[in-house]
Amino acid sequence: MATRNLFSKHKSTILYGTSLAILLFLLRWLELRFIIFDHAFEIYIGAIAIIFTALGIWLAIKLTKPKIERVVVEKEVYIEKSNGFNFNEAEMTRLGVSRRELEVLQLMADGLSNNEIAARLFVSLNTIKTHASNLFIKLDVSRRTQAIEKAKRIHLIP
Amino acid sequence: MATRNLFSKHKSTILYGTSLAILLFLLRWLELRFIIFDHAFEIYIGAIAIIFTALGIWLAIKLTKPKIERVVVEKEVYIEKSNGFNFNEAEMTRLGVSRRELEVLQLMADGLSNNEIAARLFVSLNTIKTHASNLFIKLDVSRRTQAIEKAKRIHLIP
DNA sequence: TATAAAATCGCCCTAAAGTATGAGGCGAAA
DNA sequence: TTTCGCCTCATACTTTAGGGCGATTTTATA
Repeated sequence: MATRNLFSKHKSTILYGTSLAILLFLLRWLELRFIIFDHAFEIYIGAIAIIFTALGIWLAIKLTKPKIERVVVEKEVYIEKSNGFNFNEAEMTRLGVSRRELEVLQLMADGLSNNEIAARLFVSLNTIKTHASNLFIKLDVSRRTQAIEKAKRIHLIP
Repeated sequence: MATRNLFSKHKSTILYGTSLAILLFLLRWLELRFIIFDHAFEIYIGAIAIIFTALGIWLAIKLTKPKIERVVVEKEVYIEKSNGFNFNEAEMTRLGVSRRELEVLQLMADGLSNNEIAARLFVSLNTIKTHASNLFIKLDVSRRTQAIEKAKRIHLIP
């Protein structure tokens, strides 16, 4: 048998090699073991530190109230544009202002004189004066400018 | 000597008692030491655990991003009314209207008579009349009501 | 300090606004 | 039909507004 012959021939060599390998392995293992043993405590402490840090983080996240930062965003809501005029009929009724008087009031607010209003409405100046006087009494004012100001304020005219 | 005699007489007894006391003390000390030694590791680990839990909590609190909550607040904006009046200074400059004249104009729009305006501004009636006249020329109108209407229209007054 | 613009005031006169009072016509509601 | 509110108009009167002068004083600015 050639194989057996070969084994016998190199027996010592093989044994030596194997022994060396085992020895190296042992040394390696011992070295590793030595390192582990040497640093086992620190590694353990490190592990504990990591685990409890994580626990602390988890606890903080789970048990503390979530941080809420309020950002107030102002949303502009445009109400009643300039051209949108809603006539206050209730106030007109309450004050007893007649339609004709309101008409005169509007023209007064437009800057027309009593004469111009009279011409516009095809009536006499005296009629306008009467309307104006009655208006002033009803609006509780004494001048056309006051009447205009108040009428605008209480939404009788735009 | 009576004392020396007594010591010699009870020498063995005293020695025995002393020995016993020392032994007991040693045992006690050993026991204490044993307990400490026995739990030193756990105490250390416990301390580490507590410290790093605290660290974790601190980290979580410090480093977590706050949750941003947007609160939309509706803000009512009244155009061309009480809220939004933007004074047209350019037009005032263009027409050459002075500050005093503007003041008079505003009071006219409030419904005050020339006499009342004069009293309000501590000047004579004639002064107000002059201001009014100059205003009418600058605004190219002929009546206070027209002046008010135009002034509001070109945003000299609210 | 010179100068221009603004603010102040006065007087005279006319126009417009506002007050007071009375009265006639007209349509809706009692 | 009568009452009532609204619109109309008128007269007489007072007050305020406005125009047209002129003038002095502040104030800001070059």
